[in-house]
Amino acid sequence: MPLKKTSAQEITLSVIKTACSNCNLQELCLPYGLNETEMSKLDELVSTRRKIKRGDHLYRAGEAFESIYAIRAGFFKTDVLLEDGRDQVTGFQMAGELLGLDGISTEHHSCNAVALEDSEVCIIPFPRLEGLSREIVALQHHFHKVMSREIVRDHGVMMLLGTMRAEERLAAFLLNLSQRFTARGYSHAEFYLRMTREEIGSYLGLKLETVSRAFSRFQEEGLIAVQQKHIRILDIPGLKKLMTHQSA
Amino acid sequence: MPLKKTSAQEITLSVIKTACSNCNLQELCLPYGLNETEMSKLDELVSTRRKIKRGDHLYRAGEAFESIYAIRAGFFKTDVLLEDGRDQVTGFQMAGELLGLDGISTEHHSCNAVALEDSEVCIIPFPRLEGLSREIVALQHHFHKVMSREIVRDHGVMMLLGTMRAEERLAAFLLNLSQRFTARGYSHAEFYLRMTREEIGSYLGLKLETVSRAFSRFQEEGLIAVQQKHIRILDIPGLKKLMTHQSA
DNA sequence: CGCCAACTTGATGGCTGTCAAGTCAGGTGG
DNA sequence: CCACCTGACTTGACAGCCATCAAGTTGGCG
Repeated sequence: MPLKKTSAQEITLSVIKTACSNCNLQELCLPYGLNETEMSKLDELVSTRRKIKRGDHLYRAGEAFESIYAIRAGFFKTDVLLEDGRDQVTGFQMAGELLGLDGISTEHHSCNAVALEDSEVCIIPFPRLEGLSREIVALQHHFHKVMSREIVRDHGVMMLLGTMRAEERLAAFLLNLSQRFTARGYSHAEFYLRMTREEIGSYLGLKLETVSRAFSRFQEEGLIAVQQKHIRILDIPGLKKLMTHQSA
Repeated sequence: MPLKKTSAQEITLSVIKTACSNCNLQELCLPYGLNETEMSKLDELVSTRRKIKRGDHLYRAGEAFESIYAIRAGFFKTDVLLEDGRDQVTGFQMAGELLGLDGISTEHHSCNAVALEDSEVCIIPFPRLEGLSREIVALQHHFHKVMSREIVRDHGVMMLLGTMRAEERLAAFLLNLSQRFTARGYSHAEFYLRMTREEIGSYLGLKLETVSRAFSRFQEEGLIAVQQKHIRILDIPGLKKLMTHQSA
């Protein structure tokens, strides 16, 4: 329901629930940098939501691509399956991040997106997003930046997979998570992992046993405190040092 | 046929040299899918070229981002440098492919682009490209597809680095090169590598000795014929089989 | 002709994969 | 409420792939 926004007091719950203009993830998400008028246009576009239960797919590889998705709440993984049965997690996504950019290329999704906890996404019909970004320069530019950021992120992962050893990879992974949780107002030092050791390993190009051993080692060295999926980071500089430890 | 340049009667050299509308890489490059009117608008935008000598940088990490580049002729690599001195090749680019998309994100380039042979690029000022893609729907959409394709490609490399063994990686690499040469009208079975074993290794997350050994092994098995940088592919199905060989 | 970078090939070692056994935590049903 | 069950995790022993170190070869170029 496209209600007119007036003073703060009169904003109804339904508006709060459906508008980018009232979403606390603005700064992390698509609306970044838009003015009020532009934001209200985006509100019309991003009007539908979808809830995804833990373990369910948001989309699957091969499905026709129609929309991209902004994560409103929750946590996802994306993974790719090779013909020979091998698969790999290509990323973990959290609130404010976009899903589905891979599908633009061929008009079909090239990976699976699975919720790792009960989640909610905003559905952004892609043709309409292209239409609106022809009108709104700031939206167009920001969208391009988001796509580019994804490319840069992937290069970082390639770097990690190509040059780092197991413990360096895990340190980089933990520091990255910590930083992203911080950007969302959560503790930078304490969080629950939403994914299994196997999924972490898949993402980092390691076996789950290696991930487990690295966690144990970090704990022995006083870098972190692990209890199953609960992680407390005790020594960020220590992890950073470990990550950039010359290994020639 | 696309590579055969007729010394056409009326067309002056300067026109041939500066117009997308006369470029034989249209189908691989930015102008894909544009009509004549649109093409001529793009011609105005992409008016300047730049020659890059072998070994020279097209841009460097950290430099301000202003333009993306379409490779008119030649061969490039992009690489990323970590603070601790480690570096990795993130890609090899050939004619018709775009360079510089990584810079949109932060307005600064995040990697180096180096010519591996004497090359020439078309300079595409990014703000003007955004402007034109607000006018030309087909251009906008194709540009989005190109960026998305880059993301999908990177996922493929992550897959390779995360799950494949040395010989599988090299087989995948050769098949990919073969396919891209084919798309450009060159032989799919015979080509010169523009990069060193060390650069191949860096890209594939291997050491140069491992790359060299894998080449030798492929030769022993009759899959390819190697003589330094000259490669002849003798058994494509064999390479494919090797690449997808179940390794659990 | 000689130099040098790129490459090849061999020997050895270490990181991480593999296999295996055991522990822990959460959920279900009696 | 507790026993049980199952998936997730931890830990150990061993092996294999690839990195490392080293020496030699090739080809291009001044």
